[in-house]
Amino acid sequence: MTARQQDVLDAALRLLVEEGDALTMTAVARRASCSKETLYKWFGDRDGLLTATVRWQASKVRVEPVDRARLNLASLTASLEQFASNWLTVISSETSIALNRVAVSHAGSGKDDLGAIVLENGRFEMGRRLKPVLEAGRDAGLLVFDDTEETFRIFFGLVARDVQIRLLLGDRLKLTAAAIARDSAQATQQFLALHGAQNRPANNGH
Amino acid sequence: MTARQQDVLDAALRLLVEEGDALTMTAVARRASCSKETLYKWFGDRDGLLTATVRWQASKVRVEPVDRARLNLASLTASLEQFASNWLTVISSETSIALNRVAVSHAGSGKDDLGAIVLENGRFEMGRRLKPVLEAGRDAGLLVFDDTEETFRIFFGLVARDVQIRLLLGDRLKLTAAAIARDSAQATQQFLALHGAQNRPANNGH
DNA sequence: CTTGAACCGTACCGTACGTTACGGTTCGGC
DNA sequence: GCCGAACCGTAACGTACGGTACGGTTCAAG
Repeated sequence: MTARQQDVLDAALRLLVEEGDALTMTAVARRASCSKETLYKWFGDRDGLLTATVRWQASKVRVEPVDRARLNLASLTASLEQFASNWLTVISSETSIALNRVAVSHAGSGKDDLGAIVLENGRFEMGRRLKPVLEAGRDAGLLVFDDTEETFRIFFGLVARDVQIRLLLGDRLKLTAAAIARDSAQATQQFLALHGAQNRPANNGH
Repeated sequence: MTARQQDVLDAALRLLVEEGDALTMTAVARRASCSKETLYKWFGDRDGLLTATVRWQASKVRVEPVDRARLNLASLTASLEQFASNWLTVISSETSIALNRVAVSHAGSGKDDLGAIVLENGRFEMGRRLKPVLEAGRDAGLLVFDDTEETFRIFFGLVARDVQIRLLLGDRLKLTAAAIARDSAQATQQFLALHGAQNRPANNGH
């Protein structure tokens, strides 16, 4: 993956945000100032280009892991809030919306695995990233739960609620930084109310 | 809307589930045993057909309203669980997945308002349907909350979690009747833990 | 029986776009 | 300076599909 190829994928990405799945190979070539022949040489066909574009965007998203050391209620709360805030910021971005839209479209007629790629780098990656935090919280006696996966899904629901589906369906939902901060804090408090150790040690609704 | 037209839309609906947004007018005409000329006469163009199909499906979904009389904790819990169960059943159906997929696709390039229609008959209709139950619960002293809309969104998040986005992205997620019943009961208990009057009268995370 | 409206089936048209081909240009290696 | 590889720009090809036209059929009204 040369720098030039990355430039081309960046152009494709911008075009994907602007045009959605209606982007044409001609438009990508023009935007990237490259020839269509090169596009086909590098990426095989249109699906290959889209797949490479999605992977390229995924590779750009890098988040620092959360440290497990010196975990107390305050630091756990901060980690959860930060995680929620990051997640809400990502899913409400134009790029994420465009990528999820095209992935959802393609998941219908299974020509490629765009849906699986987005799922793997989105929802599932988030799970892998937060689970250590949850389990560290449990090890520190701050959280009470049995199944890490199920517990993550609860946190996921409290954070995302109806945001993603509404954005994907075109709802004009303005998520300001203040709203994200407030919602993240609220979701974290609700999560702690359900799974925090000090509140209800053995009543999780199971 | 004659019966014949409804038959045509049913054919289009089945084809939409099978083929997704890749369905062609020719395929619809063949499946419905009608001529393309009739399709264009009745529905104007392809977008008109899709819009009519989505509206037709929406018009078929009818749910009995919940009665507000004799509300106690048991009946409120039952109402919430039933609502959650219905909702999960709907969004995990092949029809809903296909319709949401095409609506998400079209929401990208705003040729029509499929996204708005699905949003209006899905997420927003659910809100209008459950809000009376929530407010009746509050009037009966069973629930504690300020903003009905925000409270509905919390319940929505607890119920749906990551289900819809995973299904839309093609994840093979098997929602058995037993799983739906269990998840609905769990979400309801979690919601009551957050907003039930008997548990924590003034700590909703606001 | 006649008539005309509605509709079916199919052939046809125009276009957009994916894909390929090709001549011209740049540029690093020798 | 010469060569070949890589690449640019553009033209061209093939096809799929949205949309239209038209002849044939059904059927109800009178």
